[in-house]
Amino acid sequence: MRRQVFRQAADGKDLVWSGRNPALRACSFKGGYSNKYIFFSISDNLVHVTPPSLLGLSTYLNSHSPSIAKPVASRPPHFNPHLLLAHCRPQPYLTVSFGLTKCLRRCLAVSRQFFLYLGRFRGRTAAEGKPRRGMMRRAVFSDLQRKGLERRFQIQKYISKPDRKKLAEKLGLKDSQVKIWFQNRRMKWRNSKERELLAAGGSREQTLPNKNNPHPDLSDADGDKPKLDLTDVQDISPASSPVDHQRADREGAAGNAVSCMPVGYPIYEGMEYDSSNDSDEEINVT
DNA sequence: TCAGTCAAGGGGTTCG
DNA sequence: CGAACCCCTTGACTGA
Repeated sequence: MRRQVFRQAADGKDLVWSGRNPALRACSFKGGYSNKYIFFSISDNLVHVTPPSLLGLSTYLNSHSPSIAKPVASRPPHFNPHLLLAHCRPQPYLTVSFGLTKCLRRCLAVSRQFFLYLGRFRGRTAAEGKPRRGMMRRAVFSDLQRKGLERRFQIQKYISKPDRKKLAEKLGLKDSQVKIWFQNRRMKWRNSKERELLAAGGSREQTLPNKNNPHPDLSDADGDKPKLDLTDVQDISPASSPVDHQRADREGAAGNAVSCMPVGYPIYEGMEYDSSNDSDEEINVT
């Protein structure tokens, strides 16, 4: 469980430092950095990253401040630390000196993705609350999240509850988002399958599970193979039908052969993480 | 600008 | 009764 390092001020908008480091607390900026976290606020959106994995950001936001920021698609500029700082304006209280510590350098090593997150996590503050109908914010999942979801879908058209929870945690999504994604993905898949089956003289019902056929042919045609490169996403458990998935629900996570990466471990291609490099160096803040 | 995509909303149904 | 499903719709976002 991650400790909460920010709290919301009484006005419901501001985010203030509430960490234990008095040196950091005394500063007039709204951010900090330790051997475990880098965090600060940008345009009222709390940014919290557990280096070297950026999954901490969305996990933290979802678990602690779900109303503060939602993913908003945008086209972030190519990563540049100076652009990053420029992006923080008008936030004069936040100035981070780059190129300092091993930990921060490692942060920056993954900052291309980080900046992508910055670009996506703009928008609503807690004060705005739940979006009203007509103001719906549609999340745009990252390529990595889609890869993870898509790869699992190629194996399992129906995901069990424990698997869903694990996948959601690993991808930094909410459990319900994974559930809805699979729901929507099955519809998309069924619609494409329907066209194939109709062309071959079959019917859509062949893709739906029922009492007579609890295991419908869920195999994919060649044209339904994933178009994304999924080689960098791990963790696949055996395929299951809805019947299997309900049994898995009853049996819980035990016996599930999913191999989970440790929380916070990087899953980006080509990235390496050496925990021995962690330190308690303080960020240079002016 | 506009058609297509897709996450999410919501109604209805099934099941344990 | 709650959870999960299917199906249709909505509307934010994207790319041509």
